[in-house]
Amino acid sequence: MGNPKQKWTAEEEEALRAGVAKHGTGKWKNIQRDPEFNPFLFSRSNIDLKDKWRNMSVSAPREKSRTLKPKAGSDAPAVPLSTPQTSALPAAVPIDASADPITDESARSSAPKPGCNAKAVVHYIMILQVQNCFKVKEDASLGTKTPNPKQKDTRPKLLHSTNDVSPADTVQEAAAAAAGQVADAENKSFVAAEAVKEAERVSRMAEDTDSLLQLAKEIFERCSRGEIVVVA
Amino acid sequence: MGNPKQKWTAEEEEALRAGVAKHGTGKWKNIQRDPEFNPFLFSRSNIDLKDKWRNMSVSAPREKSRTLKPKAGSDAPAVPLSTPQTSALPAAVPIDASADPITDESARSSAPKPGCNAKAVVHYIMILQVQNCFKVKEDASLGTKTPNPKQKDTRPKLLHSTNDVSPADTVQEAAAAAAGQVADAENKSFVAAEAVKEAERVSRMAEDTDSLLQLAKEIFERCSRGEIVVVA
DNA sequence: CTTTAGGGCTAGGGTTAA
DNA sequence: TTTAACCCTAGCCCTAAA
Repeated sequence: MGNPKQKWTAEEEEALRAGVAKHGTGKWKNIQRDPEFNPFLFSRSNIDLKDKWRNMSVSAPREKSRTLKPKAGSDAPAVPLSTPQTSALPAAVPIDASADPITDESARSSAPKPGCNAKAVVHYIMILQVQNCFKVKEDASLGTKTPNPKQKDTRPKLLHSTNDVSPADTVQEAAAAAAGQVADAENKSFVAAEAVKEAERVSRMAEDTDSLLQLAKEIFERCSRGEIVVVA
Repeated sequence: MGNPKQKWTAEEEEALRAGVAKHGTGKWKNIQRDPEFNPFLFSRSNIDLKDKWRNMSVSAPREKSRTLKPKAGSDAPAVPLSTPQTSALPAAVPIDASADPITDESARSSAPKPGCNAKAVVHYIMILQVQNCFKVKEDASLGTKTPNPKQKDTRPKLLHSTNDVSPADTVQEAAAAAAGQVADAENKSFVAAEAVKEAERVSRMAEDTDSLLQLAKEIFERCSRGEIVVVA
């Protein structure tokens, strides 16, 4: 086109690196606007920064860091080079809490045909999860500043309707009511996520059922991104 | 970011189109709440609907100057049929020719007993939502697999019925009933994970994905007998 | 309080120039 | 052919305004 393709200079690259160190990846506009870096990056758009970082990153294989918000402390995820200044970084505890392995065996007894039934159960889990997937506005409570000690319950309307007919007007609300009947939904959401993860693995083995895999993935992604998946 | 973007499925888009045809543009929350569309849009917020409509509307005016990959067999432009809301547009878009209703008991509409009917509706919802999540590969791929003689093509699409007894109120009842059926799943939450692991053994039975419906039905029947299958 | 309209931003795929 | 720079757009977020 009419664009000579402006190659990146070393100064620009360094400014980008420093900007990422300060603001974190994904904050391209902030980096570009930052008076500290703008003198070097004024001729680049935020998109350019993003693209450049992508190009720089392909030549720097690094351990994939956890999904981490910018956070007050800087991070050093997949920084291509240099970036001397790094911080300790408290490493926000990933929800990786190792759930106690199931030691219970009582449940197995009721299954006449373990195999088939189990498979059916997998499907059923997924179906239920899809039915009861709620979006939660949990948002970035990890925000840059003012750490909020009091964690608000982000779960929407857990109406403890008990016995009465659900007053819900929509399927969602009805499902929410259903969720309310199960105690400690959050813990269960974790269990569900694990189950789906496992199901994904299982499905992968059965190469044929890629549709199932698709579903499992989708559900799992939703879990991963903060949506609480409740199954009642 | 921790947000894997959730791409819109064809079913969701169609539901949105139908919703706009029914409620008009700008009534995003109404569309989302409408029991007719909620089964397809439950995972989308009203904001999402608005944004999606914006995206859909922007790719209407003209042929792409760029090389546009035409979807084989795709008929209509990816455009909402009528942008203006005022157009009456009585009959929502017919998306599917064979509107084969579910072959099982879900068709029974006359049952005044909330429980039974609700269960049927639950089943119906399950199927619908599973279909939705499966991102049905557009008919084309349907015939590839050996058809099960005992199995009809149960793929329902968006039901624009309006006249049929179905979703409106009974959906809520169905959800409530579903909640009741799994009320005390409390202790069974671990069973899920265990069952999934168990499923690994049978994963090699590369079953036809179409059998999902059968499995769903099986589970449904089990629930009907009072068995609590799973919950996580 | 909830909801909508609109602008802004990013991620990822795609395209072009070298 | 490969690669860096650039383009396009879906999806999502933020804010003001009703």
